[in-house]
Amino acid sequence: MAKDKADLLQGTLDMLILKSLSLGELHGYGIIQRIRQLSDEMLNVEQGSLYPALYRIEQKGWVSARWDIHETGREAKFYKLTRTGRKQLETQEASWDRLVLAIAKVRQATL
Amino acid sequence: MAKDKADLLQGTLDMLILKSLSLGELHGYGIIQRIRQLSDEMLNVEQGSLYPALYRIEQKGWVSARWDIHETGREAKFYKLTRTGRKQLETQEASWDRLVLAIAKVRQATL
DNA sequence: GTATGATGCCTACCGATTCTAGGCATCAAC
DNA sequence: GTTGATGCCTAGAATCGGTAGGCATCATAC
Repeated sequence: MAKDKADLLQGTLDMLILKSLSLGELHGYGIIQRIRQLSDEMLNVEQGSLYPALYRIEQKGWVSARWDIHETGREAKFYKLTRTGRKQLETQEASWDRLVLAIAKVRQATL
Repeated sequence: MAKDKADLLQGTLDMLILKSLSLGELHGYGIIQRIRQLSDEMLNVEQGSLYPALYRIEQKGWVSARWDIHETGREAKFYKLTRTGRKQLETQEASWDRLVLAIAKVRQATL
């Protein structure tokens, strides 16, 4: 039963959320689905992780939220990247790249 | 003054410690130096992070420790990878690779 | 019709881990 | 003799993701 879902590392969730919103407005539940889909089912964000994260991110001004009704007729809270959020996404992606590079260096090492 | 040191993400420290020990026995302070050196100064592990981590890792049986005197004549606590620790390193490296891949997929996405 | 699962939102609490900020000792260099 | 590097450690704060719950709506299956 697919216990191959990777747990996220602390600090990666924000980036994933911002990235998925950079592709267009989305509601919370949709963010989870989009991340799962884009990662080929490798990443599974729990609701209990997502909603608090969205709250934090909104407080920081990286996303803005509004309630709306989507095509299926149901209400949902739609999140949208702000300009600041887009900047933040770039910053976080750069940090991520640096970290991946640095760790790769350590792992290459054979002394 | 090099505020370009990246903060580690939770979960990466163990792997870095195990990796640096996979190159040979080392004492705590030396682990910090080795990680810094191998990463081209990009990664800086704080003592307050390292020693508790070493303790945890030792409890799990991934490393064994012994006090000894090294070439400079000073006492230090030397850590060595156990067989289990080597296994663990492989596991963590595989998880790391999976995560990096998954995140790369999400980031490639343009919808 | 009603039970179930998916969709949609939320909160409270737990657990793990890293960092900050201290303490302490030795030794070399200035 | 003071400073900085080397060497070990701890206590406490902060962060953040997960678990486990609650609640409502809707479509589908029985």
